[in-house]
Amino acid sequence: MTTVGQPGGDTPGGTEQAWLAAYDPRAFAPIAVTVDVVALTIRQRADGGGKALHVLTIRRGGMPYEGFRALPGGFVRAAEDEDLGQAAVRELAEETGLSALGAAGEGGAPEADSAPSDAPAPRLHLEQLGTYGTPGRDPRMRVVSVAYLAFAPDLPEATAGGDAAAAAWLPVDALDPSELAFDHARILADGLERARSKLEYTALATAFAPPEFTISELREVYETVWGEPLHAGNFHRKVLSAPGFVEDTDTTTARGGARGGRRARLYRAGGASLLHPALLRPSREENQ
Amino acid sequence: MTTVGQPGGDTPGGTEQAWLAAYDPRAFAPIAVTVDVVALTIRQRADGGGKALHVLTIRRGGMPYEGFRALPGGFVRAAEDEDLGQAAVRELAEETGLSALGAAGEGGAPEADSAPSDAPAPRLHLEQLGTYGTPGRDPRMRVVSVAYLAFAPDLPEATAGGDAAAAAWLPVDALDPSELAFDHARILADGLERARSKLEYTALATAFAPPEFTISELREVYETVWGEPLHAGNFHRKVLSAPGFVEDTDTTTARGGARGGRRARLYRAGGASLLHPALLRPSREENQ
DNA sequence: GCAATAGTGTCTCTTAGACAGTATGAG
DNA sequence: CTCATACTGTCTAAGAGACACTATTGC
Repeated sequence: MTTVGQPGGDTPGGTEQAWLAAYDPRAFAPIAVTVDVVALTIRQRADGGGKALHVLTIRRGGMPYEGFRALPGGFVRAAEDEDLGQAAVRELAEETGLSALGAAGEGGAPEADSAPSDAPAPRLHLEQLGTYGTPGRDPRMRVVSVAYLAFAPDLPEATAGGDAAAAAWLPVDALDPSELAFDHARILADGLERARSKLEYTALATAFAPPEFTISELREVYETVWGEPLHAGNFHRKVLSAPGFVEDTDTTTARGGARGGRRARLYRAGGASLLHPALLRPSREENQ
Repeated sequence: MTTVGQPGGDTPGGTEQAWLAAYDPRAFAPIAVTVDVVALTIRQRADGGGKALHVLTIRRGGMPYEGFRALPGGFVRAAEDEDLGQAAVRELAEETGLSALGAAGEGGAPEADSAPSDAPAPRLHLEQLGTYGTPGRDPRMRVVSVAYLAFAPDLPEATAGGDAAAAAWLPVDALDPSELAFDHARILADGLERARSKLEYTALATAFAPPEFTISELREVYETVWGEPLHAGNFHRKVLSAPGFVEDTDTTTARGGARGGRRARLYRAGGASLLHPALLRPSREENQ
């Protein structure tokens, strides 16, 4: 500690005062850290209008934004040495009862993808989305919120372990952004864009599908997340041409479509996490 | 506040205790929030070995990790209503004296790209990289660190406004990861991978180049960041075929290469932020 | 002149997308 | 049989990469 003015680093460290403050954050950084989760799944619309991308929301029971919908989330439990990703899993479990899920892809960095190692099909994909800490985003105090993005296959009603009245899956296209508390509309929008983009170059679409699925079901995942129809024949060929995307089970569905049709072959998720070649979205007009 | 058990949301809100705690985080979440910056630039190696990708580091002057190198960073100043991105800019300015830079691309989400609006060439690109909050990453207390990634053109020596002895640009390939404090080796690795990946599908390579540059200089950026040589002819054609990537200035360099050669045409950054088609890295073998 | 650098032409292979055709099963 | 769904063949256009060639300049 000689001529150092602002060594910075992970702590203040510079002046003696700042150094001491580092040992007592209570006197230095009154910032709360929370975790919010954008949990996405594909399920039937409640009004029977076919399948749609749904996001898990809870209804707020207190001020501020009382009565608004919000993303599930809550404080990181620092006293229990809880990791950020663990906190996200816990919040999700409290709202949906989906515990005992092998959360894949958890890591400090948002881009860190899961290496499936040996588990054939991780049941839940979780990745860091981003951190939102604009002053004033919570009217009460300074809150920095680490947002996570979760991809889940169709789950039981979102109330098993949590509060039945508050939690609900809502179709993202029928959700009024102004209905969401805090800056959760922004977080949701970022999560949706990330999800849509990730389907292009990763095999994560399988995380929305049951353990065994047909190519048509996989296509439905893409169509639902991207919100546009895809050419069935070309999609089929492209999926099978990407090595490791899907793996043949040598079985077929028990019967064809409701109104006739051939039995479809069943596949499970393959070992690859990155798609090569990628499945790019159509309709990417001009940029800028 | 009727039957709600775990409304969650952005705050505890559930029980009365938790609700009250939300108003006094000092008693609830003793977590410090810091910002760390992975600042990258391309500059001449000190030993004369050509150009290389450099990262800005400081030398720690206090415990823990005294004498180690670390990424510039420090506490978010909650009392001053400082945004996370502002904190990153401030830390960078304190170490390098590069103030008055139009920081582009700042936002809550890491993927949010800058819309250059009307400024022709933003001088510094800044984006959120990810948040690192594993318990124990700082031996003294619970620290959650929001990491930012900055791309800068070749800057004056990294000491203008800060501490001359502590700050230094180091070539990333000559940096021993175990020389870095905390989990900064991991953060740096994530930042490098993000940078390499972003060159593929965005026009950010121009952020490493001077306001006017030749195609060869742009190619040198790619070669330096990716660490592999590119085919000059094909690169040339691909850059010019991506609309909005570069814009012709109708001028050329004053003279050709040192050992002869044609004068090169000068370009400036175009309006596009996303490249179409993308410039993919070679050597992406098999995945998984 | 020669060597070096900038830039273009052209060929082949792969992929995307359009479209049409075949295979199979439910009613 | 008819229609729906699964799957395959084929053609065209565009991009990637290899390679060769032309253009221009310093020495």
